[in-house]
Amino acid sequence: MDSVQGVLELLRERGYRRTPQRECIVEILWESDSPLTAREVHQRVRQAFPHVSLDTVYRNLELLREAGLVSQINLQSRESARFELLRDGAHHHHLVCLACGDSFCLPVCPVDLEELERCHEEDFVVVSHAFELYGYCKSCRP
Amino acid sequence: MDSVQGVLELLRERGYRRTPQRECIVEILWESDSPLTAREVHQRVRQAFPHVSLDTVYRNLELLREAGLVSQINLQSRESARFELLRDGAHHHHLVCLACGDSFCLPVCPVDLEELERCHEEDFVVVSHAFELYGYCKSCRP
DNA sequence: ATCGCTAATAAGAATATACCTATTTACTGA
DNA sequence: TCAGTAAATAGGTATATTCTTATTAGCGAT
Repeated sequence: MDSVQGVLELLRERGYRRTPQRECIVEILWESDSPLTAREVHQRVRQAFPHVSLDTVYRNLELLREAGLVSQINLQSRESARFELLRDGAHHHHLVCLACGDSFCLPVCPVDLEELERCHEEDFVVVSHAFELYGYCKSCRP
Repeated sequence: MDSVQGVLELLRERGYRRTPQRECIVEILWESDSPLTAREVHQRVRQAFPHVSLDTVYRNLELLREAGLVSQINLQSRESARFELLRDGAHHHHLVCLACGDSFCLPVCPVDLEELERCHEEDFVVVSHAFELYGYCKSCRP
């Protein structure tokens, strides 16, 4: 996971195929220095693949999320989610500003293994989780 | 918050008006023994208010969530969220089954005040948060 | 009770996301 | 290299959610 090729390699090991559109989507995420919405990703992919469908973008973003390579940031506005590549593989979460929609990395993850184990005991297998803090950033404070 | 009237009273104290549609939505949530989707709420409200709009339902559910009276459970399927009234006011989160969409209450909340204080220091005012664990329940385990 | 202000609503449009199906294409093994 | 197979895609469609605007109605003050 040290490069775009590394990401595609990881996907291939998990049985996913290497398609030009998928490679393009990963490159776009890799080169972006901020989380992107699905629409933003789609617009950029279209520069190389004018006929790429929105479904392809959504499908690949979900695939990358499920593979643990992409973090999905749930906003609470019309553009309801942003996606970012976990370049260093470091799992983390975000602060989301309800006014401007900007997101800020949160270095902590609230989930500990004890909780997960307890869930297993209670007959529920946990495979992923979501966590966001909502509020107002310095610029938008009311 | 010991009855539907109590919920409406709390809302009034916060400056929200008491409308028949809003009262109906709160009653529906109050009487349901499981979390409902916005569409399910809408269908039930229509029995009393045939011309109620979906927007009214969404607006009131968001209002109740922001007031801390309703918990929103983010699913990861087409019906992307369910809502439940916090009858006893106990803040909590959920396990969500990715197969059947059922949700199970989680008695813990991962957010502690220390974290929130730290965010304040870093110029971000936190007003709410979201947390869900995703996986597979006993019946749906793959 | 009535007036005035503002929140709340209905209706419809706009947008985000997920689903469906036929077709294409990446990969596997002969 | 080539054929078979299953995954991936494009395009269209369906649904969920949010926004816009004009109208209605709750509630405080008179």
